[in-house]
Amino acid sequence: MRDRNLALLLGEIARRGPMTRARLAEVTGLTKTTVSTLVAVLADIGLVRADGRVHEGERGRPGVAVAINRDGPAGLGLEVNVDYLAACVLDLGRRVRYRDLVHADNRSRPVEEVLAELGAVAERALNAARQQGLAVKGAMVALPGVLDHRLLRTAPNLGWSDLPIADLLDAHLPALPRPTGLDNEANLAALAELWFGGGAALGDFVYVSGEIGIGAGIVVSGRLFRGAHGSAGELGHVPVDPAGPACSCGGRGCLEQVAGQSAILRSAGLSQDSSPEALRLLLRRLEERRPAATEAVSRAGAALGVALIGAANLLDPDTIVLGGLFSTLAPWIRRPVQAALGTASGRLRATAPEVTASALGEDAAVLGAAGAVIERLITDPGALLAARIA
Amino acid sequence: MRDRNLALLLGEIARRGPMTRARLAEVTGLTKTTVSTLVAVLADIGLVRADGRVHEGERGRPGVAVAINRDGPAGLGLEVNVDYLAACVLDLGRRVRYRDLVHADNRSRPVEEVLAELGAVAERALNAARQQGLAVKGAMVALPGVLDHRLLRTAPNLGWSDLPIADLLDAHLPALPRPTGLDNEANLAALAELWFGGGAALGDFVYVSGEIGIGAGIVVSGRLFRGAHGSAGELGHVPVDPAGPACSCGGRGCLEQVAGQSAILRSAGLSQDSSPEALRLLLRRLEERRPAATEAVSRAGAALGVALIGAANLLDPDTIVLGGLFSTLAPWIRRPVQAALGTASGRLRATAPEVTASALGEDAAVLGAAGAVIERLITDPGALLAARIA
DNA sequence: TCTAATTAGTTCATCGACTTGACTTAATAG
DNA sequence: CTATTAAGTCAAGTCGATGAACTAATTAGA
Repeated sequence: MRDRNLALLLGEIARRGPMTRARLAEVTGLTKTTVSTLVAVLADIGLVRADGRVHEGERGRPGVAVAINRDGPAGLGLEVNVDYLAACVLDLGRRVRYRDLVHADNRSRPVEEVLAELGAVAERALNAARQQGLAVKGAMVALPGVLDHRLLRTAPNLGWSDLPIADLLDAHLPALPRPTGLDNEANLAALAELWFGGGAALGDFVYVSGEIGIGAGIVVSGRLFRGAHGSAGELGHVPVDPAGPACSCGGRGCLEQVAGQSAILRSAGLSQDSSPEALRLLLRRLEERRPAATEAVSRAGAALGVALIGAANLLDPDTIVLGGLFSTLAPWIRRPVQAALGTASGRLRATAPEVTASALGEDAAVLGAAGAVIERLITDPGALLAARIA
Repeated sequence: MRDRNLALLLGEIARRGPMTRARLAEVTGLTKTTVSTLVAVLADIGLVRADGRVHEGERGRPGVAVAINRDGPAGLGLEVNVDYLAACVLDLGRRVRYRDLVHADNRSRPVEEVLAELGAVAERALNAARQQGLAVKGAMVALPGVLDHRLLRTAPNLGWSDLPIADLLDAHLPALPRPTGLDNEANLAALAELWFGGGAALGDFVYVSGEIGIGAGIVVSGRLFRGAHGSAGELGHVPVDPAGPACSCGGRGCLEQVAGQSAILRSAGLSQDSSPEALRLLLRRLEERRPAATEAVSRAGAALGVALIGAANLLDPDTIVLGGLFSTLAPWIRRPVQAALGTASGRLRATAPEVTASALGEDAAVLGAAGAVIERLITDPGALLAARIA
């Protein structure tokens, strides 16, 4: 009961910004008395600060604004990706307080080495947080692969598979603040979109993560849809052409084979491997309006559209957010995707889902990871309270 | 608080069957005292009965079993489908206490006439319930179409579209017990599968409803996944062949065009329209192992498999349940579906989702509808309590 | 400048709901 | 017939939210 009301209050403060106790009481339906005592508790744990006179020009006694404490608990996000490692520290107000991105070709390195370097990255982030007076209360690691609880089923683009990744993290990064979590890169990028991108205006949405593979994060009522084993959103292996070539997943004509980064490059007559240089070349050609390039991207967009028609019919989202590579390609790929979606949902629903491009950069996932830690703190302040007492 | 504990207790009793108060206390973590008082409340509303001595052969004072009251509150389910109307009354123990199915070709009739007849069907069901001493505490109507809140967006196989269906129901069936709900036939059939079919062993599952159209109900942690506008699970319009013919939905190569009832009949060289006779003929031919028939069904199964690979990748369910027409065709269609799913998810997850056939009959949806009313009573006994006081 | 009005926040008695621990009840074992 | 065991109730206590009255700080207006 107390925990629920603490979460309720903190949620409102986080969502609507600083507020007086009186307004909080109005908004939450609790009495002024209850709000006062609970705010005292939240302030005691360090989650909120009740200072800063605020008087909105009205008459009557001025209220004291209760605001999220930006100098207390914080969250650490980490990301292992194909060609970089990243870290990020967010304060409770979801402001970026530290950010780091280290380029590294992780495809060619053994897991232990990558995790050792991740440990160094994390160490630096934690030091930076400490110097700013932040108390990191949890960590979340983003990985470009399919996770099943504490197991990394497969991360094709890293060449990793069937690793007890949670245990490996515990072993190589013992200093990580608890609780420590793990999630798919697309899932966390989707959450980043919710908190740092389009926000609540997106409604329920599917975030399409076009990195070297293609994944998706599905957000329903502000929370991730993970599926029974945590591997929902594998958009890259939705079949878009049953007559297509066999895929390494065992299927045939998977989206990834037609609209994945290397497929686009190949189809545009560029390099086979998906190096950053080849990508830059593709973008140059697109800007020069070279037909081979634009047509390759259109074809990919059409295929992505087909997969998304399936997703839209199954999931009925409000919005589709193009992320990663696809957000870079948005000027050329958005139209074919939207066209495919638009025609295909005429009779079924009032309007086709809107297609937008993410404005977040390549390391969206690491933002989402840190954001997820913050989200947990905000939705479950009781945990922090219990930890403090124990 | 009280409401939550009432729901907790009732849920345990419903799930595990009759129990003594002492065992309930153990199971829920509440104290014996609390359990006693709450059970008294539940008994007072008529949700449970505390009689029936039960002594499990142990020594000590024998306990009194607290059981769901099968002669109190009940739920009414109604269904409008293409060629029948159905009603069903369930008691709190989810036993069928009344069941009715009236054949009627609703395609050829105006909405008002259909609803008038549904009213008569409902009237009979309510009378039957009253005679058995049941108090019907709510109703749910299953419809073969896409619903958006109180609106029927489209029911292609009835030829209905854009109807304010909730208001029409209120107008034509004013005597329906409140609260009254509406849902898609596939969604409710999926719930029926959860409560009367495979049950909790299915885990998260996708129920494929093969009627004249193809729909799906998605069940996640025991609850329906409805999407942002209530039209999730439109499996029939997932594209399975981008090169295929245009569909009335505006898309191309939708599953329904390849694996819908009339598509199968056509592909088997049988009648164009999907009459029950044509269907019987198909079944005969299948039993006779006629290649035209078995191949037609195999093709449909392969297409269904493709759509389900997409669904499995996006939703990550434990199980796929073939329902409606597909459960009838299960002996011939299950293998191709499973084959498609099996090969396509090799690297992505530990195991492909299991494919089972529903054992429920054609009117699964009406069971699910009545079951949904019961579910609401069990998960929210507080509402009943509040109603009784008011 | 002073008072009334207005709004913010606190104090305190109370109430509702669960818990604790002792007690009663009803069975079996020996 | 008594000891033991388990089910269930009772009375007192605790925790957390509530409501009414009160104090505090400001503006509007006389």
